[in-house]
Amino acid sequence: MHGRTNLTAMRLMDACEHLLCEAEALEDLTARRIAIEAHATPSAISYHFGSQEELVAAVAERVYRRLNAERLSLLRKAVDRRAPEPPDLDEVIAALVGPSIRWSLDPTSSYPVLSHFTSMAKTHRERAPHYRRIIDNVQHHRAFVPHLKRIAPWLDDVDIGWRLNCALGIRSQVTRSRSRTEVLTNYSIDLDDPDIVIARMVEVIAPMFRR
Amino acid sequence: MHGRTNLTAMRLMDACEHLLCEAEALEDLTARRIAIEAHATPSAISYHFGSQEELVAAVAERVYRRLNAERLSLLRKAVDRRAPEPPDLDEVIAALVGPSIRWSLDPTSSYPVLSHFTSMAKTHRERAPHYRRIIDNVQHHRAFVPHLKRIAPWLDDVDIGWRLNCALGIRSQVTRSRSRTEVLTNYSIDLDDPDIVIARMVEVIAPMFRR
DNA sequence: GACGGATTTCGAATGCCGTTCGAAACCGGT
DNA sequence: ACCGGTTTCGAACGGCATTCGAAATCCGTC
Repeated sequence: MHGRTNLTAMRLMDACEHLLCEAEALEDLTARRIAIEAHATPSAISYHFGSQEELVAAVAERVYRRLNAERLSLLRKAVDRRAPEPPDLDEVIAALVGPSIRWSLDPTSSYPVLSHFTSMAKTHRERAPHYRRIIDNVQHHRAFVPHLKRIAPWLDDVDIGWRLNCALGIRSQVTRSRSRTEVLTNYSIDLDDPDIVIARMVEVIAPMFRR
Repeated sequence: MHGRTNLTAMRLMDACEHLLCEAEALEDLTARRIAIEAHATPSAISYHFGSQEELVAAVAERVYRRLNAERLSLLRKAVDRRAPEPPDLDEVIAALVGPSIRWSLDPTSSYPVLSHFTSMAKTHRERAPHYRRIIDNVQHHRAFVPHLKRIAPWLDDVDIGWRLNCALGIRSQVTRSRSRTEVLTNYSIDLDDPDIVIARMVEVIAPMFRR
């Protein structure tokens, strides 16, 4: 009964993820192509997931979980290194934005799934529950708040949340609007080197948390 | 011969702009609907613009021109007010991000056209020339560089461009990922008041340009 | 080992979509 | 009134996601 623990449901998710990674644009992803790659038929998508949208959402959620696990692992590492003192600000920021940057530059990662997913959410009605559930899930971002508060105790929760949100915006701009970033920086920054990009981002975000 | 100065070409652009503003999602925009609203037929779109994509691009370009004119006018005002001294940093930042913020909050503005356009560019192959022409056009952003350089002479052009790009990322996050911004700030900031939002953004962006 | 109900797969059909194309209509100058 | 160029139209095309009833498969029970 519409189970997604089914074998072909799994194969559909894998095929969808793979196709999204290869796809240059979202329009390259069609139910027929997914079906072929999964050795199934298009109707299997509707049967197991309800719609193609929901399949993509399920795949995106899976990828998000991997990315967030990496983020939180880096955060924990940063905290443990200095405990019981507050963690190093630069390291916390790198934990927040680093995984996204690295994934977006790693051709073997599933990062394209996430960017295609957000653009799909905008193309279709964003309010749909299976979108909101994923987009509004900011647990993994909230985890950064208490530690940033220890670093900048003069900021309240709203200030911290606002700055966190701004940092994520900078991250998105760099990972998703690459050509604009290139032009504005005169092609003088090596945007393929994650360490350089992360250092540049820290350089800009850290001052938000200083007096 | 495929002219876009034609009367029905104009009516198609107006219809497309209007529909994009009303549209909750990009999928609500169809060639047939545009045609009906413009008292024409779908084939008129192909005839005058080549494709629906190119019609949307033409409309977006028109809206961008209006937005950028407003930006540059504010910049000029900021420069003139202090000349020959360097302009006020906060005022320059407000000129950069203010119009986007105000438009995005003004229900009578055509801001939805721009967000729908960028999401369309992501859905289809972004490299297409009629996208790149608009997306990579950063003339109006470059105009900010020399004035920011006078304010922060210790930064070189690349540093300034990078910070400009980051500021635009923050702007996009606030205007386009509203629900995330709401959640992260605990619904404690009145995101409907442009002055409050702009002040919050200045508060975060200005430190990037200070020592 | 065969049966029978639930689950899964399949393939044809449906109704949208953007676009194409040839014919009709329209236009301004002769 | 005619005519060449321009514009409009409507029917058709291929592709899309999805629906649905029929086939097939699976599995606990007899």
